[in-house]
Amino acid sequence: MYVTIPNEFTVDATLAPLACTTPRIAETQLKPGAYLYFEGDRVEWLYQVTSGVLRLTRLLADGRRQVIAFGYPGDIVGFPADDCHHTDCDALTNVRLQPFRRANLESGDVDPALHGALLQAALREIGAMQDHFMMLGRKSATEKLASFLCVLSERFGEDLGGYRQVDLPMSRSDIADFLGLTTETVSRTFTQLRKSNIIVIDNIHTIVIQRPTALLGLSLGDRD
Amino acid sequence: MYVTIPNEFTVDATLAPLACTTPRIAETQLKPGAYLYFEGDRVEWLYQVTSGVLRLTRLLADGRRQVIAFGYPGDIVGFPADDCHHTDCDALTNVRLQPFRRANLESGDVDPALHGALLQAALREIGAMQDHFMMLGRKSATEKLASFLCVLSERFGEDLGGYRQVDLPMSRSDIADFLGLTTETVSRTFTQLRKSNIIVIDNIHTIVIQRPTALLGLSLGDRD
DNA sequence: CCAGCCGATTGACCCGGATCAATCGCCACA
DNA sequence: TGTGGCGATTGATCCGGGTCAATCGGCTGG
Repeated sequence: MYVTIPNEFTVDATLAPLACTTPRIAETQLKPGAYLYFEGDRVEWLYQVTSGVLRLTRLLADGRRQVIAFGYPGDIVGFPADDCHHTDCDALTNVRLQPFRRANLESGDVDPALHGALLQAALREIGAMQDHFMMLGRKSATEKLASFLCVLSERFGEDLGGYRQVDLPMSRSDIADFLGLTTETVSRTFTQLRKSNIIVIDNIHTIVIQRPTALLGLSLGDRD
Repeated sequence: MYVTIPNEFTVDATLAPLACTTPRIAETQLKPGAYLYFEGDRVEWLYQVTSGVLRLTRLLADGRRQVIAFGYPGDIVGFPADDCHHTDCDALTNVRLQPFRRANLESGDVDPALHGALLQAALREIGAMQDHFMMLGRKSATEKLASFLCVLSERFGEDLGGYRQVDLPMSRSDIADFLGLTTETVSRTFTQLRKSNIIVIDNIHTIVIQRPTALLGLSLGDRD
């Protein structure tokens, strides 16, 4: 899950279970905090998230961290580069995963439909990451957080009598490390959105978007 | 071409012409400033850069720009997402390109070797972009520019009696938009590296790295 | 050879977000 | 029911890098 200008194309495409003629391997389960793989592990499997949320991170020697992506239902995680995982991956919530053999990505011999679906997922990933570059490189703190909330709302928000309720299973520092900010800045920006009556912070892990248009405006760089 | 912690894995793999049993299509040529494709164009071809340097950019409505990547010899550009190009792409120098039909990425029926090579290139792209996130989100101006110069030196620098000479075909503002900085900051950081006797600025488009170890240290976040 | 132009450099100043530090608030556990 | 711990919030201050503005300098066209 990458954040970008909210975009109708990226929404539905990833949600469906992958087409698949080979028998499915049994789902894997993960408890909160459990790791799916570590940076440097050899890639044997790819996974489609069935339910729950994953966190993909990279660490610098001095401890600085970047959250590369969140893995939401429908997302595929575990694409190999040079045979290895390039991020750590752990669970933020209870997570159910549909595993696919890596071979299905690398060759269409066994299951052409699955091969195609995995490939398309990889290509969408590239496109989404390009958008995220713009976010990290060129957007202000407010724009970043507004974009983040817009995308979450669009993809996974629940309707609540006209307003959208959005669940935030990750911590403030996860959000910060995803957006290239500090926890303090994320917290202050939440407060600022709340004081502008754009969102209500129901509890730490749940917000309600009261003025979606205003939020969308902020995500696109309108002056507050 | 993405910038990251200089990394032996990413170096050689991309340089070789792709394995290919189908007859090659004639090379395309591009003059400086000429566009290869625009954002939104349908993807019909992928291209491997044979010589010269490409620039991939994305634009925000208000004019903010992000240089997504530079396309150096060996790099593959033009991966589709949802059928469309997600960046503009133009030439910084004279460029020669080897085109491949998009179908070769999407199916291995015609040429399995080429299919595999394009797929591996796409996966390497994902890995490299993940590294670049760390750069955009978490590194200082000095670290960013030092990393950039290290990678260019490693991949395309020429030996010059012990020192490495690096060609910079792009403008300062291209570098800035790639690293998420302003031209002024890029310029100042160059000056600072020059005054520390780490690099010599031979001319605007050519630098010589005099103290590669110091530069590497800066790229990794050592205190200056 | 000169004038104009545009990208690069440099300087002065400012500001957004980082840093450092002090609560707050919620939950787990005794 | 109290207590310790940890993530979140808030406040005060600082600073890296942005912004605005003034040259500089190399290239181009007359």
